[in-house]
Amino acid sequence: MAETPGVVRITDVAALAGVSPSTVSKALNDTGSLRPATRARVREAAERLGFVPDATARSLSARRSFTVGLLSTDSAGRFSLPVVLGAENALVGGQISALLATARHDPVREQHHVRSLVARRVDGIIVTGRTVDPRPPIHVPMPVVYAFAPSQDPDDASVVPDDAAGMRAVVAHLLSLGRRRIAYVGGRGDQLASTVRHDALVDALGEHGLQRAGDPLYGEWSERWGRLAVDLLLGDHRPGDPPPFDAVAFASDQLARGGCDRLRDRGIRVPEDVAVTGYDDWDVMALASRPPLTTVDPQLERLGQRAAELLLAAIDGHPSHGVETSPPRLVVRASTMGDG
Amino acid sequence: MAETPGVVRITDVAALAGVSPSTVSKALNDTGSLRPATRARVREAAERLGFVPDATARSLSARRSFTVGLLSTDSAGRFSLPVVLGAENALVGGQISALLATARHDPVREQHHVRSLVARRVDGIIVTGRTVDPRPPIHVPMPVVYAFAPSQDPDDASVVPDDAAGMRAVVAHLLSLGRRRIAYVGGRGDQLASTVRHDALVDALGEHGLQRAGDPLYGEWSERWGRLAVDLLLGDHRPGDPPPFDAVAFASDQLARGGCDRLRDRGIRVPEDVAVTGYDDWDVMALASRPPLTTVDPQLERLGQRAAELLLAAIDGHPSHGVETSPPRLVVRASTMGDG
DNA sequence: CGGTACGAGGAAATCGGATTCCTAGTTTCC
DNA sequence: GGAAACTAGGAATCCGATTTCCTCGTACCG
Repeated sequence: MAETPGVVRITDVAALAGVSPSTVSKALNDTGSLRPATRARVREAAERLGFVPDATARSLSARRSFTVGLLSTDSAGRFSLPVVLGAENALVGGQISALLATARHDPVREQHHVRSLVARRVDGIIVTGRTVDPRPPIHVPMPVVYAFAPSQDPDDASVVPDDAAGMRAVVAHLLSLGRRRIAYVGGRGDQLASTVRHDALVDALGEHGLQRAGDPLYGEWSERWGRLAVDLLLGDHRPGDPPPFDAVAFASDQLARGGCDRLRDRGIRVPEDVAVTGYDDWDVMALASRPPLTTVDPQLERLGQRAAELLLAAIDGHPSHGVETSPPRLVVRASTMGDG
Repeated sequence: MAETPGVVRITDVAALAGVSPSTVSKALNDTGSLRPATRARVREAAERLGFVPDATARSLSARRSFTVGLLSTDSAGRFSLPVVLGAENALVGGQISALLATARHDPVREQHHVRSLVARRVDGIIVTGRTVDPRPPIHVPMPVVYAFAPSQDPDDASVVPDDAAGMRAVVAHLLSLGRRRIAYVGGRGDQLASTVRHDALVDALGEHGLQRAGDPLYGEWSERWGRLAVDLLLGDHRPGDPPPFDAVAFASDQLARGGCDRLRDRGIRVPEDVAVTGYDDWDVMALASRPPLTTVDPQLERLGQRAAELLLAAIDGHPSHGVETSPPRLVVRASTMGDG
């Protein structure tokens, strides 16, 4: 089909099949009442000409575009990317295309994108962000689902990772290994990703009559801070002495990787002396760490898929409201289980 | 504007302004001949009603959708993602939206997406891939630009990173530091990213009458292989002895980071004894490495932008052909320059 | 055998703007 | 003062597919 003189229209198919355009439409969409022979003839003609119905025309008369917007606050980074991919994946199944719109933290850009999506009459919008901290809602005349970063309006539909469950799983795992003195190292203290995980850890320990070892530490989300935090936790610990904790739960794989490195530097064995856990299951960190990290996979693609499902349901007239959590998955590796 | 009873149409604006729909169209698009007062009245009416012209209707009559497809062979991973973002960014300037389509290495999915994009009458398509290895072209009745992964058809328009230039810059930098015995560690030997960089290194050395130190090594794109490769390069080197090379050019930041770690393990100082360079400028690797890596930033966002520019030109009737290279940028850090 | 019912397929309206064409004023100029 | 020129704005057409409404023809039934 190298020679495409112009694009094939329904009238071309109609002419070739010797029927009217309306008959072609009915034949290809399995509507109306037509003789099987006619349907077949039209189908063959469409096939021969490589007819692909014009979606813009279809959208116009259907009053919907079979398109949804994926509005990402940031530049589709490490967290929103999997969410976007999961969503896109789920949408394809529903014969729906995804319009990508990245705001790059610029409210003006975001507003511009929102207007553009509205103008394109998208059937719905999925909004994602860089953090799990609630964000201002957008106001548009179509369904919206917030993924990862929930809406500040509790009546909006949001899907967020269940960080509390993830950290509880970590604690349960560590306790099952006999660890009792568990320390915590977070990232930025002003972000829920740090505080929610901390609070869940404290709660889970409390249920077993235990307390967190040492003070919670907050810093930046970097390996450097992970190393530094280990120094702070160890204080004036000397090689050979038993450390004042037998496990450290880090709030990210980056922190945990840095932490592992520093523990090793200080002559402390992981996991024999101290078990280490990360969070995010970011392969380049969790697998490259020495030892590889036991961590929590937030299953963000699945979260994105779920958001898409909720959106499709809303488009279909079944809107949901409130915040739904998406379950994480504990991934056990050598940093807690010897050479497991 | 909480109450949006239905969407506002051009006739609603016309009614409010007391004019005909065609006049509204002319007023808002600055066409036709209207009195300034009329234009203003229409504008105000449109503003008041929050009128946003239906892009699907506009597309239908304009015979173009003001939309381009971003077709990604893989799941928009580490390499295609920046390309996609750069492209999306450049498109926004042209009032064009981006339809995201990820094929996930599945030819069936890819075909499905291509059909969908054609049906939606996208004005053009940008195709990206996971590697710089040439890929089969797609056949569609609209302009296509291949970004990162070029088309196998040399007549198609492609934009690829100039890896040879990147590696030449690395060599020039190392030579300027007085290094003369430069070794090379690649990733997978069956990928151009490994071989092109190697050949460029050998050529650049040759221009100065130098040869590569040791044999080129190929393996997987991992930190582990970076460490292993260093062991292979060192052979039976003993601590204290001068190593058989004074610099190692790695084909990726991951390899380089692993290499740095192993060099340090073996008691070799970076950069004093051996200078190390990476490739990609992947922040979580290049900055977290000890020491931080001198590396090459392929400027993939810029590459994506360039691809978008070429596509917009092609849509505008000025198609380009052949492979265009996008320049990289050398980023100097401590792994070659002391504590610079 | 005539009338009703149903099946097949075509004609026409519709979706919402853009654009072309046309008409009614107004102005200009002879 | 009347014709030509121009202007502002409205009416009609178009984009391409869907869908509703009709019509025509055949089969069935009393």
